[in-house]
Amino acid sequence: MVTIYDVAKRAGVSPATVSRVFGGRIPVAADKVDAVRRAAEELGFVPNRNARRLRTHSSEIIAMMVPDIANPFFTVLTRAVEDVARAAGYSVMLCNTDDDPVREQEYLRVAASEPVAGIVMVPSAASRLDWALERQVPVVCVDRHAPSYDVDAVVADDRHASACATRLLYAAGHERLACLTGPAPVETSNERLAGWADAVREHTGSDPDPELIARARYVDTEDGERAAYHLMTSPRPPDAIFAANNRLATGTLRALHRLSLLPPAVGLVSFGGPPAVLFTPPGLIVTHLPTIDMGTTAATMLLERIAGADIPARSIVLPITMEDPQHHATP
Amino acid sequence: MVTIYDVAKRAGVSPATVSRVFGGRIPVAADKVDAVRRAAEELGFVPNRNARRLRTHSSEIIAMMVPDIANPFFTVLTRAVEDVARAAGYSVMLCNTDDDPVREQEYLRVAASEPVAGIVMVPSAASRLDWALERQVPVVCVDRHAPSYDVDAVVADDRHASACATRLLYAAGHERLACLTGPAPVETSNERLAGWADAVREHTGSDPDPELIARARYVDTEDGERAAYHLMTSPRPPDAIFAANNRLATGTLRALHRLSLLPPAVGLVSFGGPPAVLFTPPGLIVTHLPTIDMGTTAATMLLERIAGADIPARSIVLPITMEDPQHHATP
DNA sequence: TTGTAAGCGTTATCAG
DNA sequence: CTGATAACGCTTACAA
Repeated sequence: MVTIYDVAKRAGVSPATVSRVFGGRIPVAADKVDAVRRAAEELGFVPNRNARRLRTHSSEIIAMMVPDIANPFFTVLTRAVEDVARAAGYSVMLCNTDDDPVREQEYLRVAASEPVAGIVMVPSAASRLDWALERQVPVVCVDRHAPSYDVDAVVADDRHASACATRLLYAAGHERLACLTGPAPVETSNERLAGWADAVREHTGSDPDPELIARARYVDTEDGERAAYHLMTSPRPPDAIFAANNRLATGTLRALHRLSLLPPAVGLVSFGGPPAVLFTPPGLIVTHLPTIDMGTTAATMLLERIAGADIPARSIVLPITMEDPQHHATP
Repeated sequence: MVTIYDVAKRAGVSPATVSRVFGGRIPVAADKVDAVRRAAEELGFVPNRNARRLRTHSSEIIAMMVPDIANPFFTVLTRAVEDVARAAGYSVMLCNTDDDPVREQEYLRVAASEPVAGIVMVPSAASRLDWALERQVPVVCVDRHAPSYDVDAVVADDRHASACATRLLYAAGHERLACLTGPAPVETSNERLAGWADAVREHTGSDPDPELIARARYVDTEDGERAAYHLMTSPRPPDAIFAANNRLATGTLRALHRLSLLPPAVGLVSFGGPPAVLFTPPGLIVTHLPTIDMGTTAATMLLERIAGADIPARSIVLPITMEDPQHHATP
């Protein structure tokens, strides 16, 4: 392995000077800079990051902890974080937690032991951040809040947007609205359900009928399809469904297709992106999550923390945009 | 920061003993192991990986270099690699190259400077691996071969499977087959095109009509839709289309839908997974890439190399499975 | 089995 | 501006 000593010898300077040339902070005479660069080039020298990190107690690694990188939402989020990180000279360590607290804890331990410069994480209700926080490792949460920890968070305006989208269903003339949301432990599932319920209460003057609330896994469309089919074949079926993510909406469309009941006969909200279908049924209401924006915002906030920003924890709420196929304008 | 010295003092042993307890290789008396573990627990000690790596010249980081993590195929591949890596105690560093040789080079440099234990990469035609190979960093290529480098590779049987799928189109009675494939610089685009051409030659006895070959970007469905529409509205349109990936197939279905020409009226192969559509049109032929298998195989091969396996470079070709909706059996 | 001590490659300190 | 030199936290001969 080529070290600064080899480069120093070849360039006729001291190792310290080589270090300064690559560090960039301390000024070095131009001719020596040239000599060092040339020598390094000839020898194929690359600074050893481990030695540097050991010495400086710094690191250019950011841990990205997500439930499942195979989920497109987290994938785009990760991509956005990686873009910002790379531009700032950081590398991203990928940590798939599967929403498993044990795995998350293992990764937090790796992060502490690395140690990483900071952590961007999508927490679960059971997340325990103590390990990281005790060690002063900056953490920024995205998409969900970390329960009972006072850390930065970047989330979308789920509840408000859900209520808006639901109102559009009423505006389109639907009266009996169902909500198909995700698992109870996931924050966004509940926020979206709450927003739907807000709009229902606002319109009907009373609490929503519990029979019109269904839950299914966020990840696969089959579970959503089953739940939607069940809703639509119940004794008093809804005339519109609020689907809390686009996979649930895809499943719902499959179920509706089986029943020959596609929109606009039945109202449908696809929350967070269009469903994966051949054509967009008329009347379909789609909201768009600011996924990339969430990722870049979180990464930027983390970089600020890493740079030493000593300010109180912030919670950023990003707006969700909406396509209303009827009015072509969004509230 | 808590070091082995702190733990040693508290446990009443030497730093070396603490190191040995955490290293696990050298035997230590049971009572001292206990004492060390307790002390470490109480102090919240985590071994510093940078110091360890500096000393041992080893690293538990694997670089995963992919064109675009936002592409579901690479996402699943990455997920598979991460699973194998984590099980073996390795972390994954995510490197998005966008198929940009400059970015790739930057990342190779980071990988050398880290230094990482090994690299799993999806190379492009322009990939230059010299940096890594000179430094003896093990590299395994997935999905595509690295041009003119003698390194391990795990690829799918694209050409053969493409020919098989194309034969199914002929078997279904179609006669004039078009091929909608990806960009020319991408190896799989050309392999799939070649397989399609093999089957066409085999059936017609002559080279395929160049007018029946179209290229579109792999990533978005719009480009494929445009190309498919163009093919179908040409003077002598095909009666079947071989779409070289599922996004192209999705775009093709959109185009066919606009023309009211869905399968089985027009034959269609969706290569590498089902298209994202509401229902599966009858007669659609779908092939399935062994994505997860490719990822786990590549990661496993890399771990072998890291462990020191000194064997010639291997090229593993994984089979692609096929659903034939008509025969329900696959060649 | 255990302890001592010498590095691993870099950066920071402190004279010059 | 530059050069010697001492850490950074850990592993590993070598000795005991």
